Amino acid sequence: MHHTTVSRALRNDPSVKPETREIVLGAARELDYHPNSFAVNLRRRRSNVIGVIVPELYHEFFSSIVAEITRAANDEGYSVLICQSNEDYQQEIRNVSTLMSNRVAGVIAAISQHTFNDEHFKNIEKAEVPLIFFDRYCENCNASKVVIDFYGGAYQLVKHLIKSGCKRIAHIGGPKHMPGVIQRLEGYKAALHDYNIPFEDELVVHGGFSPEDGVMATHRFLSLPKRPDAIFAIDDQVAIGTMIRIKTEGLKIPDDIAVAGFDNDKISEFTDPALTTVDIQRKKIGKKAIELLLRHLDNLSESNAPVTETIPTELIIRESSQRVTQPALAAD
Amino acid sequence: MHHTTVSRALRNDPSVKPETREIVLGAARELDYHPNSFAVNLRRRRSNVIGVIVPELYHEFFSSIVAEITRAANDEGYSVLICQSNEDYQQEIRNVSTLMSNRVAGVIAAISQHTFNDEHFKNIEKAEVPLIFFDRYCENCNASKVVIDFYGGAYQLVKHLIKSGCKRIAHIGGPKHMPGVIQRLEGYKAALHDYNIPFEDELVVHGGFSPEDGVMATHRFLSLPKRPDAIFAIDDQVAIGTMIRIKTEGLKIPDDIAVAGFDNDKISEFTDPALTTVDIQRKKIGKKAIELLLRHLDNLSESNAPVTETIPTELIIRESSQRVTQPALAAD
DNA sequence: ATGAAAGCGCTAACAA
DNA sequence: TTGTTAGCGCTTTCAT
Repeated sequence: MHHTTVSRALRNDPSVKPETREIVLGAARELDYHPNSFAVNLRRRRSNVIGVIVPELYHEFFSSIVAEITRAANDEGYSVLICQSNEDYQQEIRNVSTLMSNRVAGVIAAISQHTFNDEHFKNIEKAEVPLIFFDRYCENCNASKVVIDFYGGAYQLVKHLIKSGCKRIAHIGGPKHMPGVIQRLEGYKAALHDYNIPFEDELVVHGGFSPEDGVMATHRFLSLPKRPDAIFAIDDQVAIGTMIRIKTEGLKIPDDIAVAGFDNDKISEFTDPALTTVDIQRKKIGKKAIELLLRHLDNLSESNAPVTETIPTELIIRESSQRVTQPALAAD
Repeated sequence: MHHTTVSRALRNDPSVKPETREIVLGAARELDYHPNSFAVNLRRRRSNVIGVIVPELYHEFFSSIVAEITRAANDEGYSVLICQSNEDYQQEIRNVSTLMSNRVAGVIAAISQHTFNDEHFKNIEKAEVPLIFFDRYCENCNASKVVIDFYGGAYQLVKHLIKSGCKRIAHIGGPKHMPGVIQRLEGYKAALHDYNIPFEDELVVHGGFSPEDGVMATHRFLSLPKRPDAIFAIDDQVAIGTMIRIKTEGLKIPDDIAVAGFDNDKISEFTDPALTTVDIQRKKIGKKAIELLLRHLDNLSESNAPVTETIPTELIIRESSQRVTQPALAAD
């Protein structure tokens, strides 16, 4: 039998006689034969590998999204090549280079905190490799992206705190220039404004994304002449630090100070008290990113106008914001 | 210029005149040229991609090890193709097939909970692709592995609890058949034995790896006629569930019941009280796995006798096991 | 120090 | 339905 026939049989080419195909498939199974993907890809000028670049896999945020991307990609017959930038611009450039060298079929990326230059991502587009961003994207790229409704989530959260009777709501922000951080701050400000609570500079502190940042920021808030009665942290990890610091002070959560986070980290359900937070549907993000990428991959000819998918967030109310003594609720 | 010369220049072949090389490298940079890896790999009969199979990326245990594997692999010029088995045997078989199809240079794997058949891993060995296991390995494979000293960690932890004055130490185990679970149980038993504390069946309950499992198991312990004065959970997530349940009961940690976990999950430092646990040096595991794999990759000719590297564990004592009223310490 | 030739294992176009 | 031919873009060997 000619190797062409074998090749056809393995790809389920309908022109192969069923009988012949059975023989081939049987033999292939027997020998645990796998077509040489190098040759296949060389010939077909494309691979079934998708490149993913994330800042890190340490936080549940990224690892769970990567988990979902991988799962969804596998379901569609793609494999995932993973790169971490470690929040480093130079490393991210190397990551892109690695993916281009590996001739990936497409790229899904969340850029590092310290990336302010788009050159490397532009190169991906120049090579006509489809590119999808999620969460953190570069402004000047002509790429589709999946973004999170941080603004809406923060707005709903702060509104909830206000309705629970909080009057001095502090906010622990993240790195100042990050869009998601800015959007949360904007949502916070908008809610305050809509409910006639003046915004106060001293009630906003910026830091990173770890519990230590929460401890430090909270320390500052507690030493204010007029301390806040609620603290909205940029994420659940930071909120955990906040709770630690409040407890050290001997204050009660939520009655002395209410606490809320963001992300719906799996731990948030099990803190003491359970943490009010905002769910960001990480699975949906991963799934959507793959969906957008596949759309680009499938119709390479079609108009590939970049789209922006916004994933809604959902307020999760738990004990850390539910006061025993609630004031009469204001009209909505 | 002949393409052969270009190829040589790009690979820093010393036979190329420095002057020529500069011209080539300059042009390559200019054009953002990347050699076609399909052709390179086809010709060289090997790739620079390492396949990794993990049960999931959801727990910090796996995601942080994958993070480290990826980092170490990148440092050595390799990329990482990631697969999740989702703790499913059939999926794991598909994962292996995917990696073989992609002609990865080597495989690093932690097998699923439900894998009791080695066939697919045997196929990797048959194809002469180096295979390294970490944490969870298949018994019958002739592969090197990186294992964790669960036994020693559990022993030290239980010894610490005993020295802290605990006399009825309960253990929440994981899935019964998993080696790491068994080893922790053995370490627990050995410590009890060495300090003349009788082992009691009713003080051991098996479950999964989530906080819910901790809540359930603890519930059982608390309804015992003679409740335990310490609970050693299979991991930190389970320990968090344990703490929740103990608090619900109105009992104090550690004075009424001491609690300890395993893994040194990043959250363990920030629970209330901070959780005593055992660190398992996840970074070292990832680094060692890559190191072993590269050793196989580099001397394909040499004797590849499989080795087993045991990564030591380290007791991390925090508040959840430090009683206010400590008894006089027994001699060591 | 460079060029020429062969071939890695496939797939696509065409022929039979 | 199957076979033949050519060539994907490199690297290696040998020749110059």
